[in-house]
Amino acid sequence: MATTKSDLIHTLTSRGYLHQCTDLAGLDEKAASVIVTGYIGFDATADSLHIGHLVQIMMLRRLQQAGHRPIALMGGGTTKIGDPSGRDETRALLDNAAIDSNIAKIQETFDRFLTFGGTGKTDAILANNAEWLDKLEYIPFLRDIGRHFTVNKMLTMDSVKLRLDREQPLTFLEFNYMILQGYDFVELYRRHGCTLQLGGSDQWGNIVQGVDLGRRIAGAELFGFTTPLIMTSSGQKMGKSVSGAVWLGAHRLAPYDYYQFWRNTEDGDVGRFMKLFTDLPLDEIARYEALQGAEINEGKKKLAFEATALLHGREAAEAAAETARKTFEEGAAGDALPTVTAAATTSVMGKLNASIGGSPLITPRITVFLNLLDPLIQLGFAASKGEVRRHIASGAVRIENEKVTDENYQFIRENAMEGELKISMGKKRHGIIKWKAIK
RNA sequence: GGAGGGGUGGCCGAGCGGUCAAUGGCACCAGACUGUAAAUCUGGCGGGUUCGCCCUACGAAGGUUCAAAUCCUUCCCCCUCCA
Repeated sequence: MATTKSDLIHTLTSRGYLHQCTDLAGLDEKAASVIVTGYIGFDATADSLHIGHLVQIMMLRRLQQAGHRPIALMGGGTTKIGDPSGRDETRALLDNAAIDSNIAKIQETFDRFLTFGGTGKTDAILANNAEWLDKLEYIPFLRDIGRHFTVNKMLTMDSVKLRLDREQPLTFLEFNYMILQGYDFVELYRRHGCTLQLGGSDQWGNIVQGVDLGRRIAGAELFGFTTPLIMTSSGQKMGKSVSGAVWLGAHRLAPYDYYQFWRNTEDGDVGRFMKLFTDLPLDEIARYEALQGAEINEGKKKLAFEATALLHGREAAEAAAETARKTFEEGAAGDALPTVTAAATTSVMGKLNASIGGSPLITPRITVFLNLLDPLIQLGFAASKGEVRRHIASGAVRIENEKVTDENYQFIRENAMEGELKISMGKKRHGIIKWKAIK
């Protein structure tokens, strides 16, 4: 649309969140005049959300920033059933306690992006569909809700059609997902006056079903809005850091690693990601987008800092940025690097002394690893000793920036007595070994 | 219920008695080049190792054989067609 009436739609469209909307002009109109309550559903299968959820979380944030009310809906009910899509085996179903504890953890992430509170008109709400799904009775549900869905239409939904076309099995359980999700929307409309459902592009079919259902059984005018699937400019799905999956929970991924994930953004993605994942104003983003060649790294630092500050706070972001600067620009070691602490007993010292030809170089009770293999594994840089050996052979492992060529490298007094050593594997992964004496 | 096809490493997919820890592709990791980017090229990619080997693995359990992912038996699961 050429012009927008509401801040909400203006922001969402200008920052790149719009993929499809059931009635953009109508939603714009509404958002310009009243407080809109909108929701997004999240699974509760893990105790942390990940980078793939971030666009959705940011949309809830935009909603609130524009003076509306966001609802984060946890799928406490649907998680109990277990989403069978893309699974070969039935996975162990989570019990209530596990789901509740996951939800509690996940809420910590929402707290970073949204303002809860419960009293203000735009305070965010954390809802849980277990509240109503658990109580459903099959026959009444079929009569009240099921009759509004035709199998004919359900069969045309992409999620269903793709599976059928690929001759993949689709269980009746999965087939019911869109109905449950549609019902969630209606329930949120009834409870909280929620009239907008946001989601990823893969949710479009389910969202539209909810909009239809709301009109039929509640006479409500509901809106659906989806985001594009966020890919990197080289066509990859985003979501990998050197430490693995990009979790949002600090207990799963350290702020430093989160910062590094953003720091390694591809050139072509900096501006787009700034719009989506930071609060930086568009004109400032435009200045970063104009940078050429290696200068774009300034943009990446800004992006990494802002994104990390949103999730983990400015202090953690500053620490991460400083550690990254020390590590990559000075070749030193920053405080936020992952650390292993090792302890050695006198018997280990004896073994060590023997292994280096009996020279008693080590004072008792200094703490040592006998080799380099274990600390690298403990830091999560490698999964097995064999992998570390291969990496040493290929020259990827360094201690204090000195390449290690001997896979049987032994720590001895000269290189251990500092108490702290920087060890690196590859160019991206750096960590610290600390020695600690024990009795 | 009947007939056929199939279950192989993170995924796809070869192999169909020994030379198979298992071709190839994707993904992933590392090296080179760079800008902590992309692309490209090179190497690696079950675990342990005293580097001799030793474990574990081709849906599950038994069996045949000097030797099985490969043959036989039973079981489990998936797909297609027919009823």
